[in-house]
Amino acid sequence: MKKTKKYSPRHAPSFILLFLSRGSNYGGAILKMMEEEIPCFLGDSAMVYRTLQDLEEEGLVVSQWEMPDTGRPTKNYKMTEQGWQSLFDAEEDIRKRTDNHLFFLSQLEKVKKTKTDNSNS
Amino acid sequence: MKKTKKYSPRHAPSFILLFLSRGSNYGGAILKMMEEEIPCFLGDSAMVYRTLQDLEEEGLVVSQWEMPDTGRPTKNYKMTEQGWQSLFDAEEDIRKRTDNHLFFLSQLEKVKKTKTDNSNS
DNA sequence: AACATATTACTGCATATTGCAGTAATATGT
DNA sequence: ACATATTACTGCAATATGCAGTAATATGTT
Repeated sequence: MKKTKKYSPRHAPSFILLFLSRGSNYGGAILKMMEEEIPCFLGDSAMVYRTLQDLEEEGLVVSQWEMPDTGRPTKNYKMTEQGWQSLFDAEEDIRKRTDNHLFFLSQLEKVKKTKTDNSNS
Repeated sequence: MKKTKKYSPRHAPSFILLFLSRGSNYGGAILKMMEEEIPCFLGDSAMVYRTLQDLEEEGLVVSQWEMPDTGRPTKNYKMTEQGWQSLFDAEEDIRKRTDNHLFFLSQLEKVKKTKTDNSNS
């Protein structure tokens, strides 16, 4: 029952790492950035907190509790060198998927054109 | 235990519908087209056959066994009007995800630039 | 002080997805 | 007669995640 990593994740870890690459931060702040900046954010706080835990288990981030002067304690996460490597490695994967999506969209345009010309099967 | 459809699929159904939109076809042929044309095809025959079954359950395609003069019988699938609608509806979803990916890639470029300038946290 | 609300972090569960490894039946080739 | 190819399908475990919570500690209001 360990890190077999057979399945392609739906990019949650890569996106978390991306926002963490701006500097150490805690779950709630990362969630807020994602909601505000990602064009169409999918996911919720459970995803963020759980992914941060997973990333720490894998050694891509480390955490440390901070006691701010005001407000609740926050669990701050910081990327490790492995985390940086993982973020850079993610680029190829995201590029491939982008290519797949762009292929889909371009093919769909063709389909729509021929569909309007004649009603086929 | 029914069609609650809460989760966003990883696009397998949309891609199957895209290739089926070229005309009725059977699983093996669709698999071959996907392997040959999709820039980075993920998935396998199990995914194709299973997705075709799911699509039929949902009424997006209908099937009919064909007995060719040569070779094994094939189960040919044909898109329904609902299937066409679903294919066109998928465009918005794929576009959103493409936007998310392009956001990731553009942000990553910025990160890479500032990372090489100074070694930050 | 008492109470409600907000913030931060986390958990439980059902459902969905899919990679891998098989099974089964029927051509086809040698 | 036998191996191989083609076509369709199934079983299972690992993964992913949306929703709906819990818990603890600030902060604000009356």
